[in-house]
Amino acid sequence: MVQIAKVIVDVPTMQTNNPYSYFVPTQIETDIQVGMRVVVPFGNGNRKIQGFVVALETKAEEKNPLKNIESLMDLEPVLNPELIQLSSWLADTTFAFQITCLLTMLPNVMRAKYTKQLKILDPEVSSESLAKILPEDEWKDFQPDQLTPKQQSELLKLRKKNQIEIIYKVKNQAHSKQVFQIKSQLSEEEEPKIMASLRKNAVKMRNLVHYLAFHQTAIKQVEIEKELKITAATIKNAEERGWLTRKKVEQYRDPYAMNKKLTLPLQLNSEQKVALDQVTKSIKDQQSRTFLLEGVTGSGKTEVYLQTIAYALAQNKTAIMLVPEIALTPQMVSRVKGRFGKQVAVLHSGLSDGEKYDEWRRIKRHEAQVVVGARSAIFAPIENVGVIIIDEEHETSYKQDDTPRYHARNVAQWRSEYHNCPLVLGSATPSLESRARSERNVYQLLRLPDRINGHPLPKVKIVDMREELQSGANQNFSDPLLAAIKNRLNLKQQSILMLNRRGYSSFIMCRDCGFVLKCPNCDISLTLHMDNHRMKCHYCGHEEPIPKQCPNCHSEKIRYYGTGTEKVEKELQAQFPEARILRMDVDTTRRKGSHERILQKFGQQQADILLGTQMIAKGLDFPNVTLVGVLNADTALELPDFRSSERTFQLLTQVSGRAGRADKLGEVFIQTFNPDHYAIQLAKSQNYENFFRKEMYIRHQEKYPPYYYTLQITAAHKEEKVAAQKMYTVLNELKPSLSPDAIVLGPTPKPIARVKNKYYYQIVIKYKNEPQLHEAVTKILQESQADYRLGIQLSIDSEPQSFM
DNA sequence: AGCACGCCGACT
DNA sequence: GTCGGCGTGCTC
Repeated sequence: MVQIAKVIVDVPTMQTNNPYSYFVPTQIETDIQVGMRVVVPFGNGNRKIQGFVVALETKAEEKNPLKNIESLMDLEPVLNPELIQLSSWLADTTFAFQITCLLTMLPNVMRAKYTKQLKILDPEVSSESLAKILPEDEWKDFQPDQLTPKQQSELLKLRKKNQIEIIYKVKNQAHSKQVFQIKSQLSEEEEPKIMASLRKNAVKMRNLVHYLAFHQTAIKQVEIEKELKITAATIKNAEERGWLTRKKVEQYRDPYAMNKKLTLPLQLNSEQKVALDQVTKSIKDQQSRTFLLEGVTGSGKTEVYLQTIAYALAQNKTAIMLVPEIALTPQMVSRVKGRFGKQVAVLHSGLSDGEKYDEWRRIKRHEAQVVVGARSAIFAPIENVGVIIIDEEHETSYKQDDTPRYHARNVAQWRSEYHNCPLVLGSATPSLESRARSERNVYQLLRLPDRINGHPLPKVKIVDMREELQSGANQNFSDPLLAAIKNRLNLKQQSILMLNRRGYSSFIMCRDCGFVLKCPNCDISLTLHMDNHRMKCHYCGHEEPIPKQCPNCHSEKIRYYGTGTEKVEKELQAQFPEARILRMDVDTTRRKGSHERILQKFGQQQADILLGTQMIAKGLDFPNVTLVGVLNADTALELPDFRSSERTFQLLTQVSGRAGRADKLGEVFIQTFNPDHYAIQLAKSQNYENFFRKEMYIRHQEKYPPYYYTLQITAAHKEEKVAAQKMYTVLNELKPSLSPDAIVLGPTPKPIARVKNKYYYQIVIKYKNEPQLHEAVTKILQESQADYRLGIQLSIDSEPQSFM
């Protein structure tokens, strides 16, 4: 009998994207388990690499000459069967390698580090150029990428002549934090005798002995050092005399150490109750249903989540709750921890690798039953899931934009089916995809139409910037907005001002009539290309020169539109020299924790005005804020993206919800050059349902999601010609597999055609039902592996969040 | 990724 | 004639 392990090796290529078989040597036969990491020899040189055991089988004999597994890297599996299964599904649906999927599901420390070492075999060996690298006797680390090409080839030559040996080492990065724990070996009776033997002035030791005599329970060394104000030397001394013992214990790095009292569930209103009942029934009946919880800002969605989780816990089940990265603030975390205390594990990008690893292990060891985290927390190794919740489900950050390009919502759906548990998608402004599914009863719609405190939604005023500019006002601030800010300053109330600046805003707009240059074929705004001074459509490739005057009103004030937070801050300060302004954007929040610091400062009313980009729109709740101003609502609106109206509506609705959350009535000013645009008009009335109908109609007309699926294929190369050619070949290969109903856009260059000296070309396929597409694309990906060597990178994105 | 094999140009 | 360039195939 032989035991064979199927191993996914850590070589991210298409050709190695399947399990490799290895013999399990007898020494590890009883220890090896599916889901463990192993070190295996791979390739001609038998270099050592990391792999994941995805299956084990026992056979009578094996004809193929297999290699042996070198060693185990884990004492227990790091992957359970569910996650292994999930990884192959993920690899298949996102067109990624399975190894890449496995590594994304696990904490970073599971990724092996490889080191190379060399040793001299022939003492006669001599080399001038390598003198510094060659070791004297033992193995010595070296890094090939730090050697000159000459040295590299010389090294290889020496190895061929068997004068040196090179080995590869797999280093495990997963280390738990170890601390010393001490335990008293003294009894109360012994104390006087020992005290007598100590000098009078040995104060520290006397304190320690006294403590030990009366405290028999084990305690961490750092804690006792702090308590008795003693040093490690004293403890070591006591250990040598046998008064205490020390041992190393594992300690979790607890990033959110909290010892608050637990909060109690709040009283629910009738709609909340209905929603809660529906979901809990599904938990009880073990149904994998998806609910869409559509609730206006302030309608108490979070309380429904918390009570849903409480129900799952009461059923001895666990829960996952996803929150967008930027909303995962300490306030948010403490709200959940306040209800469930130590049962909560938090996973998000702000944690160090070690902290993430510890939280991950707490989940794996069933010490945490509730996982709260950003996108990747959907892969938490939690078992027996009772409910999965995705808050702000419309957020684009739930889609990962590099491989594996997964959407957390889809992974959640998969896991909900696996665990037969409900999935709750919550939002004030659901994505059109989700809302459309609830229309067809694929998802069950639950509504929370009222704010829990009964307060009306803030009054939204739209300011027509075309008029404002005509009356010669300031570029960024209209008179009504300035007056409102002044008023709040006098009243000592706070204001939030949002500058909507999504990346670069390279479109052209007329400052007199608000006209934006659009593509004649696609009804999408054209993008300004400064490299060749032309306007381009990124959907169909249409091109035209930059207009000198507005085609609509013939004004010459048609120009590039865009502005920065820093400039606005200066202007604002000049207008209100006495105002205390806080600026929050990528520049001021780059450093870790600065995000929280700014918000905290604002929350403590150390500033009058918070000026920032989109990041201030999410989930903040400051009771003293009664004014919200959106300086330029159009920037997002006119991006060349079919979702731009949806994004604008969502953003404006969300930011409006920031005003007047407590007992003071809020006011919102939206400055725009397109006051009549439906996304802005409907955001004014906060009418999601009307927006949904209108936008669905447009998507239907334009053949975009949710009526059509989309798939984006991109080629990148340092020469524009090569990237373009590749896309044409791909398209030709794909065509036979496509039905006549499929719509292909492109190939076209990407909006920023050159990034890091590489040119990007893409095609977008819009389709409804293409049974052969998946297979055809997989095949293209496999064949393109050969091109990878030539520097052509092909990437495939199913349901891209943006075509840019 | 990394190593071997194999087929063409400039050297002893 | 050979050393070495890197295009191509393969890794249990």
